[in-house]
Amino acid sequence: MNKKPGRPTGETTRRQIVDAALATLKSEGFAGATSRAIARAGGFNQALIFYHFGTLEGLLLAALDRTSEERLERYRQVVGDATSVEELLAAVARLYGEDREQGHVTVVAQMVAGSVARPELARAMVERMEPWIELSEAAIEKGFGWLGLPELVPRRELAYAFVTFYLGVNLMTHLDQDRARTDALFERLAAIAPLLPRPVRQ
Amino acid sequence: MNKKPGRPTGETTRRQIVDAALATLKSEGFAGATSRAIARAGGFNQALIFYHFGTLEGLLLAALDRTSEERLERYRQVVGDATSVEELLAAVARLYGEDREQGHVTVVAQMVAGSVARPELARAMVERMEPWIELSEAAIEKGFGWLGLPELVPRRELAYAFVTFYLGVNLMTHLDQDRARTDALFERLAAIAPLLPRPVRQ
Amino acid sequence: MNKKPGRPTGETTRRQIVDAALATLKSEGFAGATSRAIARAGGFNQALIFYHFGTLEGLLLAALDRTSEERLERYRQVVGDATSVEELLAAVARLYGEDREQGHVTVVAQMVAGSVARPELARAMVERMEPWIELSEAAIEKGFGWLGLPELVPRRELAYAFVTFYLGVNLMTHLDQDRARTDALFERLAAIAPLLPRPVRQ
Amino acid sequence: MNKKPGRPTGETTRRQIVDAALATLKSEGFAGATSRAIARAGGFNQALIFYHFGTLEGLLLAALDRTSEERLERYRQVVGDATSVEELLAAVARLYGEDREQGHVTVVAQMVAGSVARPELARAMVERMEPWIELSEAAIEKGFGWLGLPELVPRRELAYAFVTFYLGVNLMTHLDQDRARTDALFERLAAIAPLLPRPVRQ
DNA sequence: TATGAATGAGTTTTCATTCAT
DNA sequence: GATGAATGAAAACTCATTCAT
Repeated sequence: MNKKPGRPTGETTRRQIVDAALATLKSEGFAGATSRAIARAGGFNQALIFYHFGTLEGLLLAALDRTSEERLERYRQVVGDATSVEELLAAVARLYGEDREQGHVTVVAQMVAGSVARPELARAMVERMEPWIELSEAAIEKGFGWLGLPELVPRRELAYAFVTFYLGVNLMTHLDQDRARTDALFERLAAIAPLLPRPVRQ
Repeated sequence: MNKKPGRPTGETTRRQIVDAALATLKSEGFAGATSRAIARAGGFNQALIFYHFGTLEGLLLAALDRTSEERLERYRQVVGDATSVEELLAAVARLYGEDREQGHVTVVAQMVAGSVARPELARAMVERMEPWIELSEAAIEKGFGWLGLPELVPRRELAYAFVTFYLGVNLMTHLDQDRARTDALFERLAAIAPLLPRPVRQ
Repeated sequence: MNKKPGRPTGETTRRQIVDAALATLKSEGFAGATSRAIARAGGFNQALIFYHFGTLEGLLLAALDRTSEERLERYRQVVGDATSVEELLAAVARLYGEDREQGHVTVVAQMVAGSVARPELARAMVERMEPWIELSEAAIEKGFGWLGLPELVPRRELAYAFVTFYLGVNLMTHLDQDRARTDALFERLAAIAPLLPRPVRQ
Repeated sequence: MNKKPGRPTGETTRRQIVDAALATLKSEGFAGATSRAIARAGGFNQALIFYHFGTLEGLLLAALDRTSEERLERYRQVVGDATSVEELLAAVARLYGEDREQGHVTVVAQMVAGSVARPELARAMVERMEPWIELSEAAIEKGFGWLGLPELVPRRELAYAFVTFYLGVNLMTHLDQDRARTDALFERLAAIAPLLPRPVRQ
């Protein structure tokens, strides 16, 4: 399973460090994810972070990558498997629930918040959004096909809008104590499906 | 109209400090808006910030309030004056352009980003969103009235979604170097208007 | 009643300031008795302190003087009125209880603590101890006379020792949570009296 | 005898920091023993204090502990070795002279003064007094045994009184410029010994 | 590969005091 | 007499990062 067997050991250590970074990001937020805090959480030496990842930002991005890749894989499967708009929207709502429970939403929100003032991080973050935009585009294409709708708005643009909205929801989830309001947003997504216009089949 | 004669002097200073805070928030971001940086920007003593606003957060919120109230006033007028969906959407797109040019978008994005790790700030921020949600609701009500659409989704919920989206756009604007993509989002808003279904008048 | 009618008004203000200083010294301690805290407690402007007392230390000493003079007067009366060793010691124990209840002990302890690192304050404090040493000396003279004891130790020295001990008790009262231990010290004073050797009268 | 081989390096640094803290406490007093002043005195980086001791208070207590443990050891030996009241009192007077010369008295006085306004420090200080109270009790027991005196006052209480008095002397030593007066207090202790009543031996 | 130690620059906030009005 | 505003200096503490071993 170790794809790159060439790498010496230390792969285990790297994993531990990434684990600790994720845990700290979830519990303390971006501002609290200091090298010291992460090292404490993982029970290793601060300096290890810099030895393995060069920079604190480097580690944080690696951590985001891990959680992000896992989630992306899941979303891809679901989008691929869906056979109707209802199914697709219900699945996405379900997946978002998972994102939240697993803390993925927190990690994304915190990283986004931390990136706003750090141009380099920001660039790295946007790169990482690209596959999500593409996935959204694919989903939209599928959905529009089922519904037989004309492309009033470029699909790429719609996909970008969707990711932007996802980002807004993420942030809101962390600002607003009233969880019910943000919860409602994705739940509504599923509820809307049956109301959509259908192609007339003869 | 707004001068409170009770507070003779000091009010000028307060304004200067708020100005400096806004400028710093725009140029250095939340993380860079330290008391020292703001004092340097405004050419006054660091301690003045605490004398007048008690806390750095206090000042930052006061700064947000100033820019926010100005903008809210503008939006209210425009929503109030609009007489058709086309007009309304076009106006909103225009206003967002103003938000961007004046740096209001930056201030909001930076404050939101900074709030994610600070529960107290977060609470204050959410409170400040309330009037925007209400304004959105009013606008939606107007628009739906014109279009003669049934209320498939509770208007309050839709309003919340819209503010959430606005927030996402704000953040994106600061992450994505490719300004064209975020610009497109609001421009599309105006372009969509003519495509909307109309009530059939006989 | 205004002994020095020559002084303009402002005497009232001075009194208020001293009151506030005493209250703050009692509730916040020396370190907490900042000009701001005192002004807040008394509901007046910080600058008034400097206008009337020149220096924060100046005010604090004035405050100590007020409480100290009141107490000294009380002690003098009691020592003067006592007609036996039992009476004298019992009275002193009682007075110390008053000192504690009224917060005089706190004021003294806090001022002493604050003086240790401030040579000027220290000098002023020692000057203010002089009348207490003299009073102790007078009391000792009376007591030794009643008991008919020879002067094994110079009375002045004994008086100084007694004031030193009083100071130690004051400090201890503020360090040790276990109030019972410091309470016992003065109570024991009264209990000892009957055990003292008496002159043989023929 | 004292080297703990478990902590190889860093122990040296810790010692240097404690040395600098003691020196600063002696020369500048508690209020002047700021992290900056201590670092300057020791020629090391301010941050080292926090790296090794977590807190400035932590360092100050460690410094007190060092000087205190040394002195306690000395006092214990002397009390243990004494074979008569004269010897004991003379020895104690001598030890106090050492305390003064070595600056131990200063350190104690400054720490006590600084503790009065800091409840946590105060608690820590009182804990550290306990062994001294116990030592006093042991000495009193020995002395009363030699003199054949009945226990008119509980020995524990007397011991507490003695430590309280020691504390008063410490403070006085730092307030009163007239060193002769405080010096006299302990010297008198030795002078008194021969005057004490003796058990009648037949 | 790993670590304990070290550091320079930085943070927010508080303080006594002054000054113009 | 009184006050709001202003200030320079200083406080404790934290951070990302480096380095010798």
